Amino acid sequence: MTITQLTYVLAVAEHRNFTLAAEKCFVTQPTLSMQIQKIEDELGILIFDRSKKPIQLTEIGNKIVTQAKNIVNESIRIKDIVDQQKGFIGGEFRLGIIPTIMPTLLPMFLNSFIKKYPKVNLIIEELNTEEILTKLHNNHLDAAIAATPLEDEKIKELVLYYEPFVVYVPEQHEFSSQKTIDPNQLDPNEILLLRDGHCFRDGILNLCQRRDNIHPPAFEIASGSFETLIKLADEGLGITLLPYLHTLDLNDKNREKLRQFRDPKPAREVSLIFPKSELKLHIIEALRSVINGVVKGAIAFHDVEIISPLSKK
Amino acid sequence: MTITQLTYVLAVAEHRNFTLAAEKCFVTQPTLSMQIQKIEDELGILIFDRSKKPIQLTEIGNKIVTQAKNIVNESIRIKDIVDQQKGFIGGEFRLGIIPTIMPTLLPMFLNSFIKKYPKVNLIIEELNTEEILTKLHNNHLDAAIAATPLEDEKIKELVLYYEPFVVYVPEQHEFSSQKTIDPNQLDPNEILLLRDGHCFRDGILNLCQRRDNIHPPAFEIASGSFETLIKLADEGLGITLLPYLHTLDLNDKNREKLRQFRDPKPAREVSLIFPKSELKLHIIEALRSVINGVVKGAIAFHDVEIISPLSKK
DNA sequence: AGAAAACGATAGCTTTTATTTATTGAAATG
DNA sequence: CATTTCAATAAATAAAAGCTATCGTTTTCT
Repeated sequence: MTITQLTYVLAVAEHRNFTLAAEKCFVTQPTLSMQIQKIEDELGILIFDRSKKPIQLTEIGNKIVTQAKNIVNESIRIKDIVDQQKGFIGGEFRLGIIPTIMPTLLPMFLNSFIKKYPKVNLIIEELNTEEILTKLHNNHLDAAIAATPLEDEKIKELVLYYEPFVVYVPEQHEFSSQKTIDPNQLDPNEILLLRDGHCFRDGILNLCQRRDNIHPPAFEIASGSFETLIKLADEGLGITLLPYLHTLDLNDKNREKLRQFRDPKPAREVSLIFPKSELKLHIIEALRSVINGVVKGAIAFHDVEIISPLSKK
Repeated sequence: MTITQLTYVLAVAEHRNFTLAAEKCFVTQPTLSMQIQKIEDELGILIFDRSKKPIQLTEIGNKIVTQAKNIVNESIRIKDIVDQQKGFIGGEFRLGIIPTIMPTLLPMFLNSFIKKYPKVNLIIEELNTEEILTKLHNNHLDAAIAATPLEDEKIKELVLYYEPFVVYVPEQHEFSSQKTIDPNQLDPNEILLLRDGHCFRDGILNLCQRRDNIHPPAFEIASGSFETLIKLADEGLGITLLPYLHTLDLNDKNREKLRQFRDPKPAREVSLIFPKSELKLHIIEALRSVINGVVKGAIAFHDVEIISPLSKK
């Protein structure tokens, strides 16, 4: 039994297809087939049920895959241990970021980071929270930036900052005359929301549903971008909530329409998250320190109330 | 990097000698040397400091060895998972037993066990508690039978039975007239003890030291066997304490000299212990069930007070 | 139903890697 | 200073992992 064989097993388990798995492993299909057969022979069992299409794991195959993941991950970690000892910060690093954080945070730290750590090959992907968790679990991401807490057993969270919600109120709206707004004043039926799948949307729903047990509004205009929501609000279709960093980009006219919540402001907690296995911890630590550096000046709210990003269905 | 290379690294780390390590791995010394060099090259570091005699681990080498142990253990475990799935109970199984349990318990279960599980190749070693813990930690034992609780983070304990201490009182002694004895009556200075290193000795010292802060007696006659202690007691040199199972072997005349403690009797807790990694759990479970079967009739004390086997130095 | 495509297994061959025996060289021992 | 110990090196061999080409099913698409 070799580590190579185990990685082949994992590839087939993932793609349910020998040919595709072979490609991903950069070997030919016969090579992979034979190595899989070999480990099956050695163990005296079948890992895959080839009679089904697509290929299925056998019962014992499932257990072996779980264990194989362990072994392969731990062996990758040896290289990380060496890198860390050498003080080497480099190599491929795959980072996921949720859409509502991506456009504001990424430009703030990306430049500093790649300058400071030129040997790290950052691969950034915009993904929603659900996709991020899946990809962290199966090791397709090394870390991610998302709203927390996520209550996931296998994920570690390193809080980066707290980002308050800010209300965007068009001129004609009743709130326009208020300096600050109490979350309890919010009417969920008039809030313009991002489309389903965004945790920022879920956060706002959580914030509203606290008031009493109101269900999500009957009619919805849901968009994928805050820009759209702002324009819709300007058209008198309701109000909307923005994460603080987004408000920094507004033009002066629109900025006048912003209203802060009264303290403690509802806010989302934004964290760097990664599997507890802590692979590439040194790069994660580097990322955290760079982000903390650029963010410290821009965003330093403390008297906040953290709103869960999880949908409470 | 291969699992084989990692096992070679572990062998050298353990024996601090390439030639010996090669032997233990059943390969020649050049083979092992070259594979070690290969993994060192691949990682770009030195695992061993060959300038020192005997060979030393480098700082990074130490970390790699820790991680390598993980990987090698987890990979051994794949075979165990398969065995367990197949319901196969067999293969090599190394069991340690402490000296004060060995002669009484082993004959009770060994026959049943090897009949019931003929495919298990039991390798039994008499070792004291300290040696057992070391060997469990570095995987030279699969499990052991010892007095517990041991308060060891990495060891799991499965209680087999509670074995009361019984007092052996020669005829001329004052206790001879009593039916039961209170532990507080014991005078540590007149108790004949096993020689240092036995946890049964430590248990008795713990029992006595509870009374008040008496230190171990100034003079000592310490033997390695209960038979000696009994004869010394008969010579009027003091009294001694025996574990219950040992009293079953006494002849009728000696048996009359036994006195039970009053309830709750002080007792030692005897457990099957093994690393939390739970390698070969199926065999451990088989052992437990066989031992429980034979012991249930012979020894069923419940109203006991467990005395720690650990020396409180 | 029949042709085409998809997909894994097999065969034969090549390359790479692991291991062996024999030898060397350096350090420790006596 | 000779001897022993012990790891490294060299050269040869055995084992394995890999490749190309092909076959045999099964699925999919006319």
